[in-house]
Parts: sequence; structure tokens; C-alpha cells
Amino acid sequence: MRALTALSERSVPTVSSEELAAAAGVNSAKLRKDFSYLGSYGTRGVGYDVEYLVYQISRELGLTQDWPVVIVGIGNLGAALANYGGFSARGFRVAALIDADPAMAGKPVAGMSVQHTDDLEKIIEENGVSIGVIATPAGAAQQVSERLIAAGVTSILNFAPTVLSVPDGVDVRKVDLSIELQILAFHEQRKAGEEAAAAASEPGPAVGGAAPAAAVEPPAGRTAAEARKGGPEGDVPAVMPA
Amino acid sequence: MRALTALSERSVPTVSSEELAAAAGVNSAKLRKDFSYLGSYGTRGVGYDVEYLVYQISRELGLTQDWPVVIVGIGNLGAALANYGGFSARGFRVAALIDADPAMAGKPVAGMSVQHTDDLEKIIEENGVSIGVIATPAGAAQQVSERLIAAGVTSILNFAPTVLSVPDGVDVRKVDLSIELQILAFHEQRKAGEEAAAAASEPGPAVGGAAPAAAVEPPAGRTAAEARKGGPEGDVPAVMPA
DNA sequence: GAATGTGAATCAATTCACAGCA
DNA sequence: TGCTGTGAATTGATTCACATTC
Repeated sequence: MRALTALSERSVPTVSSEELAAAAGVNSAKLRKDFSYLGSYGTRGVGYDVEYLVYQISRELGLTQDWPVVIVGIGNLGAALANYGGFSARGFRVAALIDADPAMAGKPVAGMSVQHTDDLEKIIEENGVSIGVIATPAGAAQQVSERLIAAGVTSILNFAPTVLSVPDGVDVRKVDLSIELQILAFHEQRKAGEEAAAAASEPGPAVGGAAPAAAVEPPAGRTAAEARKGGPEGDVPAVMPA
Repeated sequence: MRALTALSERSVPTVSSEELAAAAGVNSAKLRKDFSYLGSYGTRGVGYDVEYLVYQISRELGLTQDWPVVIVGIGNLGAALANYGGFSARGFRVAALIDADPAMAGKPVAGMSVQHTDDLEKIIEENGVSIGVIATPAGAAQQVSERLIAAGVTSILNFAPTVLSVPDGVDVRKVDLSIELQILAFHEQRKAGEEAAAAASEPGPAVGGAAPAAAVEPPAGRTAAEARKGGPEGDVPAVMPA
């Protein structure tokens, strides 16, 4: 969609799957197959009409609708989200900011007045909100999600570092900022390990090495067995919930 | 890891793959297989020693190290990130806050003094920073990334809604807050479509009856142009995110 | 008896490759 | 001729299921 929009702005009339795929950094066959699920919007021998495709995909993704959202937990992160221009630019309207701290109530954040958690249900219902953003501390998140859901919310964007358990039919997406950094750190460590691979390698696994940190001693006196094939690139092993 | 830490805090001595998998919300076989790549850390008939596993995984993921990071772009989001407790709690130390606005220089944010972009290279080198966080507007992100990389950064966490192009060997992870919301909105739309599916069920694509859109209509004009408003932003997921 | 570690089976995603159409 | 749309082939990830070990 990003690549398409860029083409649209340059008034490019049509684009082939090959060109668009190159611009988006994906495989052209995948792109064609994906598009084919939406319908036959291309013209053989020619390509896709850019405007038409933008229109169809926007509609399919729901970008033509306006979605009211509430943000619960107006700490640093919540305030930043409230101020984040990207939301309103993309069809999201922040309908309310909600915080449990009575001292926050009434305070202006991002041009809105923060409201107290007591009114959560009322706010959800009056605004017809179906998407909630949780930016509370981890301890409050589960409870907040339950209240949101009871009040009618069916999609949650969770910034709290907790796994929410929700009933079927409710979508949750989780953004964990420190996990993102940890994944980068993981790869950093491996880069460092590869560089120093020649040097005396610990009895530990092939992946490790490096890491000068004065870590804790292994609880038991065992030494790690080695394993590990040629590790895949991209993400961390699926140890942690994304 | 989060599930493991919780067990560790409750002083649970051992855990079976079954129990841990349930706590983490994954399949137990997958968990065992993943662990097996790190080595044989379990005991048949017993399970895994929680402390030992925490230690091994921490080491493997690089959590035992302390990583200095810089945050570039101290707007709302950058400030929220600077204040975000989760970073320091997980082995990340914010070494510096950098902003291009001279008016920001010297201002205190999260207990630190914001520094000017002019000193970016010096800061990176003096602190041995290899991980950078970009929270600038989209337009500045590519340039900032280039300067970071030239100064020695090899991992970037990008919050700007742009695809960065970086040389091989540099890792980039992208967090796009509005894409997260869009993905939720996409599912919301489908839920709404399903409810009303009884009425007008389109025979079409697998994606199914979508929003109340007026079927397939050629965009003679700029029907879809509303998806884009304002500045150099652009962020939409690939066609069908999970 | 209980639970790991792992080949084999299954399931899903991606890519190939080409028939068919403008 | 050039490019879409899509079955078939391939590649990868996940899960099963069980021999193995404590």
C-alpha cells in the first residue's frame, strides 16, 4: 500500500506486479497471488491500474472507515499515543483518554480532557468504540481489558507487558517496546559472537560467545551442551510470546 | 521468558514443557523443539529446572549484557520512550537523547539533557552505542539512520513510518503504531461484515463480505485519495497480516 | 511413570512456471 | 508480446508421536 501510494502521488497510471514487488521488497508471485484473493484487478499484458488498486485495497483493509478509539492509561506512553499524529491521519479518532488516577481527571492531554476510569463503560457505549488501546502498567492491563470487553470493545492494542487473556472473538495485538529492543540486542550479540568466534570459545553453545557481562553463575554446576544448527535469520526463536 | 520469570519469582523449582507451554500460550512440542536448539537443558521424567533455564535463555538472548542505546528525535514519542521504564528494567541504558531542534538542546527529558544532532557521531563513539532508536518524523528517518550507521550503529529500532534502506549487516526493526491499529480495524471490519453476512452475501473472494462499500466501482476520480492526508507519512501493512 | 528430545508427518506459506488473455 | 492469475512444486514451520532417559 505504501509503494502504491507513492506511485499514485507520482501519477503513475499502471504498474506491473514485478515493478510493484520490487518497490515493496517482496516477491512478485506472492503479490499477484495476494491480489488475486481480492479479485481480478489487473490486466494481462499491462499490469494493474494504480488508482483502482489503491481504491480496492483501501476498501478491503477498511481504511475508508473512521474508527473511534479510546486510550486507557495516560502515562508517558499513553500521552505520546494521544499526541501521535499518525492515528488521526489514518482514520482513527481518539474518542477519549481514560486514566485511573483521579489526579489526572480533567487534565488536558493532546487537546482533550482526561476522564476517569469510572466512566469507562459510559464512554465506550456513547462513542460506539470497538477498539481500545491499553497503555497502563502491566498489573492493571488484564482488568482494564475485561472492562473494555464487557463494555463492547472487540479489538485491543496492548502496550502493557502482559499477555491478556480474552474471550473468543476479541482480537488483541501486543506491542512490547522492550522486546523489540531485545530482539535487536539478540542479533547484536550474535554479530559480536561471530567476530570473536576465532578466539577462545566458551564451552557454551555455538550461538553465544562474546558477552563480556559478568553474568550470574549457572545455578547448578553444569556446562551447557552444544547444539544449534545454522540459525535462521529474522526473528528470535519463538521462546517468548510475540 | 516472561512465563519463566514468573515461575522463578514464585520459587517454582521445575516446570514441564507442558506447563510452561500452557503458561506461555504455545504448543509444548514447539517449546521443547526450540529449547533443544539451545541444548539439552531438561531432565526426562522431571522437566526443566526453572533457574537454570532462566539463566541459559537469558544468556542466549543477550539479556545478561547491558546495552547503551541512543534515542534520536525527542518529540512526544521519543520522550515517552526515554521515560519508558521497561528499557532500563531489561538491560538497556539510554545513553543519550538527541534532537535536531536547537531549541531542544539542553532541555531535560527523563532526567537527561537533550543533545543536538551535531554531536551524534561523537556521542555514538564515546558511549560505544550499537543500538539506535529513531523516533523522528518520517522525513528525517533515512538520513538519521545513515548517520547512525556511519558512526557505528548496527541495529536500529525505527518508529518512523518509513522503510529504511540500510546496508547489509545492519538490523532494522520497525514499529508502526498506526499499522497495529489498522490491523485491528481490518479485523473489526471483517467481524462487522460477518454479522451482516446473512443479508447480502457476496459470492466473491475468500476474504468475504467486507464493509458496506458499494461493491466494485471504478475510481474515475480520486475516490481513494482520502487514505492519504498530509505529510510524508505512509504506513500500511502488506496485504494480509495475521 | 513421567517427561524430554527428535525423526516423521502434517500443515501452511511461498515461489515456480506456464496457460491464457489483452 | 507482456503480464496476469493460478495450479503445482517447493520450502519452511509446526505438531505428532514415540523411543529414550531419568
